[in-house]
Amino acid sequence: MARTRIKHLLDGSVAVGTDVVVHGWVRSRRDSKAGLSFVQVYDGSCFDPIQVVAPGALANYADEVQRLTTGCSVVCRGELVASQGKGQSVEVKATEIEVLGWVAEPDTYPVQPKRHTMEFLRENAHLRPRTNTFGAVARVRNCLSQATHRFFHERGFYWVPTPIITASDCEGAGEMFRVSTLDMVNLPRNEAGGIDYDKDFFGREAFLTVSGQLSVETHCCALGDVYTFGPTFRAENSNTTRHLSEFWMIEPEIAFADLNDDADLAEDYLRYLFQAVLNEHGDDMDFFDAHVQPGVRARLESFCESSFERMTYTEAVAALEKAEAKFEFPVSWGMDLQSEHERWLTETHAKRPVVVMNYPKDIKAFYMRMNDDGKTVAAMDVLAPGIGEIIGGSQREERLEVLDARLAEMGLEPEPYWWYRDLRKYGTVPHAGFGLGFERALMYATGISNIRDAIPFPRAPRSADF
RNA sequence: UCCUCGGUAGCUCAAUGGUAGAGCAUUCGGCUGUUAACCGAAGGGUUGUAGGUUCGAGCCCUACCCGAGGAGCCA
Repeated sequence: MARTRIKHLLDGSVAVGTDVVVHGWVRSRRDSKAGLSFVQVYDGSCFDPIQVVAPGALANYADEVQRLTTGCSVVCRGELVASQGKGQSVEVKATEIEVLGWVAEPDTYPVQPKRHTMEFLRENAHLRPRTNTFGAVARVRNCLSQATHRFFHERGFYWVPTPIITASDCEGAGEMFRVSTLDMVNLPRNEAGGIDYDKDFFGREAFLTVSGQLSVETHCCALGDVYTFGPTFRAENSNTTRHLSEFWMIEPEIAFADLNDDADLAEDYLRYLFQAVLNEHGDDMDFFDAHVQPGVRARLESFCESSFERMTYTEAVAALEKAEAKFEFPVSWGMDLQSEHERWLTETHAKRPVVVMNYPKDIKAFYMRMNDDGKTVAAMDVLAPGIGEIIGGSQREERLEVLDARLAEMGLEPEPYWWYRDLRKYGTVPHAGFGLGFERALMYATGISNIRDAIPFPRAPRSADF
């Protein structure tokens, strides 16, 4: 008989009275004096386990069923029946329970039917998907991935895989991990005494990408609306709850568009993402709301209903200067906004997501489009309550002479950017885009407070286990 | 990288410088279909590592390792 997913047993799509086979793992077992046991079995298909009632008459009742502990894998055959007890409407009355895998040394099995600290589970990354919390995070993560592709597909965007290994040294978004096959204890030298990268695998220096943006612009300027969705790497020594060395980023790029179009897209996209979670994972959201971050469901719902507050950087600075709140870092026009300022803007001032636009040119990247005032560029950050910056984007500088002036102003050589400049040289168009940190979106959706718990195998400074 | 706090049983935590304990988990026994069941008993420890002070260190001192929160950088 075919395997039945527990999700379908619980959602009413399997009729009471049907013979079913449940494959899964034991969450807990409770014995009754009446000579029967209640085994909670989960299979990952949904948040809730199903209760399997094991009568004492089962052939292996005493020597196997009564020895089941958390984590054992089982195949349960029986009939789906209405439950006699409270707490569940249906249960499986077992006619056979086959044990596929015992838990060796159950007294030291790390996953117990109790609350664990996130730090402990992080050190058991191979077992943590078995817990309620990480099972739910994994399901919601998948939902956000699927919703991302669906959103862009429905709007006619093309998914462009930009390279993970890049020989381009002009991405400029942060410290990079080197990719090399050179023997580190016996490096080849060139005539000047430096390392001879001509002998390296690619015949030149290579790194892991810090952003797919510059690459994806090539396709934007040919296909119109495109996006990347893939892993990104930063070798920065950041030890925070919001940074990873390896994380996933979504970077849409839209042609014939300006900064307002970009902000509109960011708003539509985020709302689509979180609405998908609310629609598809109500059970997991119930859990997050009850045990991870009270109020997270209401936060998502209001996010989906309210529009974003939009303000210019200049207006944001003015609001901060008038604020009664005490800031560690004083505010003045021209400085970059600190975490405390961003938090105040979105949590205290607007009480909803905020898009801050048109930052001073001196604190932003060379490729952002110069505004007519000559002082600001068409950049935007989306700030979300409780999480801070979730999106950073800009309209790109499409005028070659302005781009070249900006490169020179920032002391950058134009030569490495030859192909990027070509996009402006041949049929240039206004275009814009943004980057969304996928794990940060997942944190916002679930209420998970440390980004290392929003990715199955976190990489961070001095931390690459599993 | 900087600041602050922490590391004791499988897990979560106690323990005036003086005999290392509890709850959960595990094992065993009990309990009228139980809901993170309940009641009773048992096993379980090189107190992060290395030094030092002391009659005596989980506790005090030094160095290091690991973890958490915050800051910077950013997504």
